[in-house]
Amino acid sequence: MEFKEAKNKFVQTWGALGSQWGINKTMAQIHALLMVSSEAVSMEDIMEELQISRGNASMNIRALMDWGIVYKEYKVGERREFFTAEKDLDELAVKISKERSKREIKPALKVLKEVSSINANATSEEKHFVDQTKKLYDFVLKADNVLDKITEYKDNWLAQILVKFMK
Amino acid sequence: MEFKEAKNKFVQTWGALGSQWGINKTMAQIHALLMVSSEAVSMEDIMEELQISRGNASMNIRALMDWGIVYKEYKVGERREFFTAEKDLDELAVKISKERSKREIKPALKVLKEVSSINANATSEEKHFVDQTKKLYDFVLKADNVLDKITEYKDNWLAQILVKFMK
DNA sequence: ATAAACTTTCATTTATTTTTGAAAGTTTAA
DNA sequence: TTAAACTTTCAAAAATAAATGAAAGTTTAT
Repeated sequence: MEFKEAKNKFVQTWGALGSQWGINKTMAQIHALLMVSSEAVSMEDIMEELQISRGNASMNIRALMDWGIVYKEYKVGERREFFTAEKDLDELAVKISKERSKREIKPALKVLKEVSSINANATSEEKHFVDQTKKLYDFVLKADNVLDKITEYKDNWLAQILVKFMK
Repeated sequence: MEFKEAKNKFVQTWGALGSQWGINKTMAQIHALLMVSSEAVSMEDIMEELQISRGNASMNIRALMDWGIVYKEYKVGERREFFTAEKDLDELAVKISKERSKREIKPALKVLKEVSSINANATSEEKHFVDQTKKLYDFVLKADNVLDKITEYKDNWLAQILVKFMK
């Protein structure tokens, strides 16, 4: 397989993955393209490489910047804007996770808290509902913090040594 | 808020969450409904509660069973089938994570390995591509195993005590 | 064997999401 | 200030995904 083919395959695959994870295909493809480009890329080039319209490119680049995983760059003597992606993968994971937490998990937690606080006066049906949604609340809350925990743990060399030692 | 309203709100919220995470809305709603039902529920009742067609119900229940998070149940003297959801949340998380890994992560890893193995003969552009996709491969591979690691860690009381102690 | 009770399938319809592209907006150089 | 070079917006179109429902399939009781 030669370079161009490999690059294309990577972009397509990353795009498909993105669309299964709630990020739209083009957005993920642009991100993929930028991640493997050593140089910053212009909008024109993105349109050309992905065969997409100006509007589509513009909107999805904007979205990526809102997520904080793509940056604008200026070149001297160039009027156009260029774009680069966050290439540090730990940083990328943290940003994506924070953003999804904010947009999706936090609102869901709010609802879970609400519905688990109803007055379960009588039936076992209602008791079960309250019980189960409370458990869900705790679980989602914990899961939501998992990435922070992992980051902490990664920086904690003593914990790492101890856990390795025990295995 | 009274029970019926709370239940409905929960089902809607869980459904929306599902659709942001690559699971379709109805599938997530059925799962939500079953999770908070103390009794097994018939297809007829699912159709009624969610206001969906027979075909839709059938196909999504089937999908949930394929994921291993919904089970069929039979009642004596009843010809109809009833359904229940996996209610243990750790178990649920493990099953979902395994299934998504199998369906999405593993194929992506395969491609990442492929494209990072091209002969980067010359340009710095090609070198950067190979370098970045290799990093991605390692990263995704590690991330893919995170849940297993957490499960291990949860069962390891000594690790837990030690890490708590250090904080 | 038959028919009632139930479930599954899948071509078609409906709903949702994404993309387009032309017009409006912005910035910069002269 | 003007106009060229560029970016953003958004209504409409296209593409994609999900839902319907009637027909086909299956199971069970008699």
